[in-house]
Amino acid sequence: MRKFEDSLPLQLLRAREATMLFFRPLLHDNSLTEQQWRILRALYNYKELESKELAKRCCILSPSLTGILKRLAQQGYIQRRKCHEDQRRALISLTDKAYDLFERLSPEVEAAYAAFINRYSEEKLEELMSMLKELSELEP
Amino acid sequence: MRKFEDSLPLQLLRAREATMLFFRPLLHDNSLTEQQWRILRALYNYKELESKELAKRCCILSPSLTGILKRLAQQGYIQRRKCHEDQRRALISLTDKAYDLFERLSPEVEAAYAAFINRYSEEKLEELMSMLKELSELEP
DNA sequence: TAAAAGTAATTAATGTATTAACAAAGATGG
DNA sequence: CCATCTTTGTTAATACATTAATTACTTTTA
Repeated sequence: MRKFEDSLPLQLLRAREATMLFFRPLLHDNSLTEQQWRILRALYNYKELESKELAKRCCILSPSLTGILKRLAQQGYIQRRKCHEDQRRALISLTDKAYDLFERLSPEVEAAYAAFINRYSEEKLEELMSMLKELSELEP
Repeated sequence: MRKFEDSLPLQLLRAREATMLFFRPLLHDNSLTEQQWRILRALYNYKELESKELAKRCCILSPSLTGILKRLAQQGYIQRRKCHEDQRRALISLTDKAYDLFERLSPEVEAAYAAFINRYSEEKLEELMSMLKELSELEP
């Protein structure tokens, strides 16, 4: 059995934790969880997504997403409409309030990203992102 | 604002999900969660750890660890003793039952790891691990 | 040495993850 | 057409994540 620290899942987790140290305070100061921010980002990029697609893009399972969307809706950040062609599907989009929040926060998030790159390295980041992308497309 | 998919935290998450697809079924078949397995691995490697050290190594916050250890103890997989020098500290270790489980499972886990490497690449894995290790030591 | 400050671990409250089971709308084959 | 199967989304139950607050014990400091 390989040594404890030589586990890829563990190192991915640690790397993510180290990265999130740059962003977590910012999200916390604005009463947003990581998942909520992921969803805001996804919806800002894609305007409108159906629940299943949103879940896959954000790496959130459907049952989790149900609850997260319910809370986001209560706070007035998202709206949903039923798809006419297929009554099962729900189409999710951001409210104006969410757009405002997003555009207020994104400069700060970008600044944190810049601080991260300054501390790490633009080249290493590109290299790492490319390796991660390839890995994430792997199937058992 | 950078494109949604160009977020490092997201790519780290996706990469981890893709990796866990190789291991999750195995753990699930043995009624173990990821966190429980991480703790078993850590304790197998280090024989005995105090709670705080265990939490840091496993990337688990103390309040979460409290619950996880309680359940592991109920199932008879761990034992704890108080530190004599400092009565606040708890020293955790595996029971014989846990050692048996671990030694029964570890060949299968290693086989899954081999399948992963076969599907990915030994060299890429080494490269990636090295980059992740550097990243995880980064501080804001 | 008694009070203050600090640390390890837990509890509490809320939010998310995971699996299984389920309801409802749609696709499919007889 | 209708029974069946599939898919989307939800609910339920349990486990874990996160922050704040507490408890019990140590160390510092006045």
